[in-house]
Amino acid sequence: MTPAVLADLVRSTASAVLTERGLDTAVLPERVTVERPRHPEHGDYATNLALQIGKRVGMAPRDLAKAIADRLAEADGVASAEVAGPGFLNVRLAAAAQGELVRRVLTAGERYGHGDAFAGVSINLEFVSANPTGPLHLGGTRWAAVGDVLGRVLAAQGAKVTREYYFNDAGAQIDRFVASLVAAAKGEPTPEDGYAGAYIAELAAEVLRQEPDVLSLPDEQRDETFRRLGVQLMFDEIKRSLHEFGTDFDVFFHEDSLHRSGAVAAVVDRLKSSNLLYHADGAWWIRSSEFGDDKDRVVIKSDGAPAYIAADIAYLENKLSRGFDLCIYMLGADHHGYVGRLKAAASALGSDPDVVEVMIGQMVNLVSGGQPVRMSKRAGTVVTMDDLVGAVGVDAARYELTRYSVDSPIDIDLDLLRKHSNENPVYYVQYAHARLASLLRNAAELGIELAEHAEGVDLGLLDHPREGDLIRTIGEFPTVVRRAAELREPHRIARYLEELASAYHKFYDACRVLPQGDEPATPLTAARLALCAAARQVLANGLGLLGVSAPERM
RNA sequence: GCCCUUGUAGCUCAGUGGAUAGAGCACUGCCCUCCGGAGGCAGGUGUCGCAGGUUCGAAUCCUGCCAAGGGCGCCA
Repeated sequence: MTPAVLADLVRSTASAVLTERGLDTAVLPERVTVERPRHPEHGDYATNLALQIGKRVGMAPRDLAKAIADRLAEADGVASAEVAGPGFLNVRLAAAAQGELVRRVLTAGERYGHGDAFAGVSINLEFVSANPTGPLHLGGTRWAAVGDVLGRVLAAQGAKVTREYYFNDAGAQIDRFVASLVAAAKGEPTPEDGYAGAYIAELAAEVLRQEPDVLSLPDEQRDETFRRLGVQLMFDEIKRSLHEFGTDFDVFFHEDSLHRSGAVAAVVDRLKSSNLLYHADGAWWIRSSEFGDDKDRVVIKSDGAPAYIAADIAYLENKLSRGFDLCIYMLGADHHGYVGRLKAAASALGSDPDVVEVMIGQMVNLVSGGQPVRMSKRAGTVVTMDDLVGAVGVDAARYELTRYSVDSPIDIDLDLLRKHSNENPVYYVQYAHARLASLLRNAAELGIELAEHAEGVDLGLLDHPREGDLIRTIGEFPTVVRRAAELREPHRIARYLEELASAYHKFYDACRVLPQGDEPATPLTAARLALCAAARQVLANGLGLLGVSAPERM
């Protein structure tokens, strides 16, 4: 029996009790919450339903709980149901009913944990979107990991997810990038406000290699060549890093294309007649202050040039025209001021501001010896995605960056990570998987075959407390995935996997699976082997959602 | 000044109305002649930043205060 099935059973039982007494069943929540109590004495599962609705139907919570418990205890698969404390209802499942979950996992396979909470919902998920003026640094790396996992989680819940990266390849920062390349190619010092990393010199050299005569071109053509090739090379570099990091996008959208196509000018012209844009001081403003922004923002500057936000509006219009139900933006905390602007843009475009959802994540800081180190391109203290991956590998990097809430700032000490990379909890989880894989290999060598979907296996034999804990932990996975999607909190996956790995290690320590010496395989062997196969499947599914490998050996 | 986020064990962090607040790291001591010891067991650490409020019940919700980080450009 799954927690969801039990929840439905509790609900229908409560409904029958209320009806019997002529009480209103409308007070029942749509989804009854059934949770795993902290203490084993409180049963396998507990619900506070009677506490929630007792007063509203005029019954003492304990009396109501008692009435539900008495009836629930008679139900198939329920071993006992009792009232505790102020009105909690503690339930124990029959081992056979609980063990069925193992079969369910084995039958569902890779799809165990998938759900339909977002079935039919089309979501645009924009993340990273770092300027193409340099390699991805640690901040962008965090969003690459978190965004990718969120995308996988939403997709697992049935959403149609389009992962998108917005290249800001227009505007002043690109001009500075180009000027920096030109200076480097000419062997001149980096201009004021330019970019100074070693990668600039390398890019400049590559441009010179491809276009040896570029420096003798007229300035405008020369700059255009550096712009075209330099930006392209940087794009390729960023895409390569992301791909090696296990993060791929469906769409790389170029800001430049919005200007070239006239989309920016067109949408601004159209909006000038709406009441969300107004003319003042020679410029056009958007009333973003009505959507939580500090003040209104300039869309068209008094010199007639579009401000940055103008392209944002055109970009959102483009997204909306592609029919997304929801547009999620993942931004760093230093961009939280965007929230109001983007919502204002959605409203100006005639959409519900709620189609725009902005996730704000805290920063990634570099520390060394406990002291914060400011990343500076000029000082050469920028740590890139490639640096991090080079130090600890993709699995550890992704895991480290996704096991924390995005609301929590992350401090990264590269030296410490290198030195203590084995302390990363990812190894704890991966080890559990490798250990299971090894066990299943050993079983096969002993000639013990697990029947497909554990057919004919008596799963009711799994009545050891550690077995029960492991089964119930496995049973939580679908809820965890759903919650991670609904709350946009991918870190729940990693935290859950640590719990699952722990439950497995504890089970392994207490319960011998394979026969020893010349002992024959027993029905219990088969049942435990099935449980192991299910645990391995869930670990693999969870690691898959994180984009982290599930090793057979390590 | 205004806005956003955060404040939980020595450290890093989980825990968005439930029962005695958890995990990893760090410290101490145990546990395999046989399934992977990258594991398990045991030991103790808390004014959940502070003060009020809401209710059967608050780390969780509301208000105020304190502290930290970030943001408040006709830059992008």
